[in-house]
Amino acid sequence: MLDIRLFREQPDTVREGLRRAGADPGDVDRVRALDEQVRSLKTEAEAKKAAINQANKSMSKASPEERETRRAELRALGDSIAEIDARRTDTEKTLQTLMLEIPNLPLAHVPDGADEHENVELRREGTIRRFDFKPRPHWELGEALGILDLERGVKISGSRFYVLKGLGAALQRAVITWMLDLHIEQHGYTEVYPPFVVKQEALYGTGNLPKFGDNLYHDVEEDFWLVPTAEVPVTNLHRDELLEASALPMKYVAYTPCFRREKMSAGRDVRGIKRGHQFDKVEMVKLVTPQSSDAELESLLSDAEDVCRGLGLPYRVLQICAGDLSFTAANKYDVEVYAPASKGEEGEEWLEVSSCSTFGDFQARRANLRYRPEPGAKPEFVHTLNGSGLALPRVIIAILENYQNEDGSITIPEVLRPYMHGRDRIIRA
RNA sequence: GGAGAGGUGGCCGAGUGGUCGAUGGCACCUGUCUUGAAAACAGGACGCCCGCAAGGGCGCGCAGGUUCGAAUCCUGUCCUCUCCUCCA
Repeated sequence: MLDIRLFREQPDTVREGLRRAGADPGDVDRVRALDEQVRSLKTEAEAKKAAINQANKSMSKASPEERETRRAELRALGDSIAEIDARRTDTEKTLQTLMLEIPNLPLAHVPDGADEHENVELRREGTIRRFDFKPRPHWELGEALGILDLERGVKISGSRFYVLKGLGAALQRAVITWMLDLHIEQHGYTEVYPPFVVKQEALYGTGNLPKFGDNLYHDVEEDFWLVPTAEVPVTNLHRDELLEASALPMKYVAYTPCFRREKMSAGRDVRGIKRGHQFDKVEMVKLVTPQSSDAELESLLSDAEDVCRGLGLPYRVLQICAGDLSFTAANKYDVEVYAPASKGEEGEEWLEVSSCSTFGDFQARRANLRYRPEPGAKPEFVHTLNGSGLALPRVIIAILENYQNEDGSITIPEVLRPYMHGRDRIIRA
């Protein structure tokens, strides 16, 4: 959520930001009008409350007869306050609903652009392998090796579900553990094992609700929601807390499965394991001071890149343009790995394996995540950031396709071998 | 699932209808003392909203209700703890 003060004090800045983000700048005037109403109703009611409080003080010392005579008068005053408050509450609700659906503003240095076509490629790293045979897509490799079973996934759970078997399952587990260890030992993150279902407050905190509920799985009976990403439970760890400055930055890393309905993506990426309703991800989350958040985003990105480097996967980094930023992000980089065959006959593809974002105080305001800059100082909102490090299925795709051999076997990247009992290849069982 | 107890400020914990935003402790800030620190002593300091300020309003899990007046009484709800039951 944006700071209402920005709407009051710098409406043009907000309008411009919303326009760049592809949102409706007209909301600025709607917000301002509602805010005006709320404040004037509040002032009106508060003047009356001050009067009634004053009167009530003398009532406690008044004689019974005096109380009796003043009772009706005070009650009338009370009733008129209640009426004003009711109107204010209504208006506030409307304002709140509107505010919750207004996206974050892009940081000033985020480039203009309407959609993903205008994202800016910042760099490429790693060498793209030249094959002396035609590389095969991961679903062919996986099925042939007996490590991926798409059909049976569909049988037991429906479309967009799959089964990893044998060394396929082991490979994914190895990647998860290696990535966690890398972030814990090399990058200074603290591992967290969070719940995989959350209450709706948590989803409001991170900005998934109220706007994006239709991408979430929801158990109505218990009002439980399956997490779409570890970002949700981990960012909410300190919701409604007032942190000491010395506790910042907080850096967490968590492995969780992620559950998404993907209603909006029907028909996209239907082959293989690129886009499923359930996928695994290692996620990094940071809570930092406002002063450090730009630098923390850079180091977050570098932590994600280290995973690609370690695995020997060619990758590129994109600066996301203002119009392609997600609802909550103020700035965002995507990391995409190269996969030579994941488009099937169409060939190669860059697969998004990480989004590294800063949210400024947008999530912190929703989640009431504050810190005290100095002992005795006023509390302020922290800044939150997160980035995938990385998303599993696409890493698996990239490993299978980039490390495939002509005979259909897969060479296991060196860093993973200690996590797979020293094995260096996946061959048909 | 059954029975009971409880949710109060950054943390702990008093407070059962009016002078209570709330006693006390810890932590925090300032000062005295000290070479410095600690200790001791004195003072300060809750959060949010409106306001240039003076000042005002709101906040005792949450939502309603009773009352001139609610942390305190009533209803609902969520959560925590203890015991029982069950279980990996």
